[in-house]
Amino acid sequence: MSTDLKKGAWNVDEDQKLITYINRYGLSRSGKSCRLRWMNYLRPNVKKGNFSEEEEEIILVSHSELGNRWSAIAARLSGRSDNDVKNHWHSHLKKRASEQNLVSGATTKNNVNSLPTFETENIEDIQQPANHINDFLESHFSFEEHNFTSSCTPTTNDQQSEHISDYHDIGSPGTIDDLRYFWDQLCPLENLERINNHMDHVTSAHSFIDSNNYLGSYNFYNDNDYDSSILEAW
DNA sequence: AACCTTGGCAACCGCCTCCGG
DNA sequence: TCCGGAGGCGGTTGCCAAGGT
Repeated sequence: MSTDLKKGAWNVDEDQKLITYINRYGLSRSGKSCRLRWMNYLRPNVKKGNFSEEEEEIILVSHSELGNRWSAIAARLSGRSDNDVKNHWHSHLKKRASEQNLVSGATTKNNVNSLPTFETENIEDIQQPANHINDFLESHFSFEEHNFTSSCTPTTNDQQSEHISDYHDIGSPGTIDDLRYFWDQLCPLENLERINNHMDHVTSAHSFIDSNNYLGSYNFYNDNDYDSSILEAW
């Protein structure tokens, strides 16, 4: 939708226009229903018809990166709605993706929801292992901290996606051996999930409870491989 | 011809987030 | 700061046409 759409309170003139439209055409639809119809069918430049091979390829690759974030995937296509992409996936591409083994990474690779999670609501229950992690990290890695509420907090899902993608774009300063060592130390701790199938993608960002009981993320680097220019560029 | 199954698409539902008052 | 309404999103359902039995 166009970004220059007016927001805020309605004025009298706009109210009168809306009343006129409703009186004239007798439309008895909810706002949500109207929006859906507009977004999926009536808006300018909406593309209908068969998906091209190129579009399908974009969907397949995007889904392997983003998971079921249909609006983000649709944003990579010109004129396709999220609903169209979603329907096409379920009716055409899902089977093909599974055959090509493109599905599994979707929910664990770039999806922030797949980051290690804690199964408790009591912060004290995980404080001890969190401190252990901090000690371990500080003794073995050079790292800098990023709080989700500052540099790492996206304001929209799309920004979130872009941000996570940025992590991958700058590359992984640590080595696989570093990560393997790290996870070998980490995994005995309960409540933490090992994502060993996607180590190359979890190098830069993981969430932990820091010493101030704050949920943040660390970027950790092996001392020998640490390159300050990467952070400066970031 | 009648019924059943399947696939494709449009729309609805419910949850979450955002924003304005 | 809080609260309510609207928007955004993904999951799910419903409808209909086409094909099979």
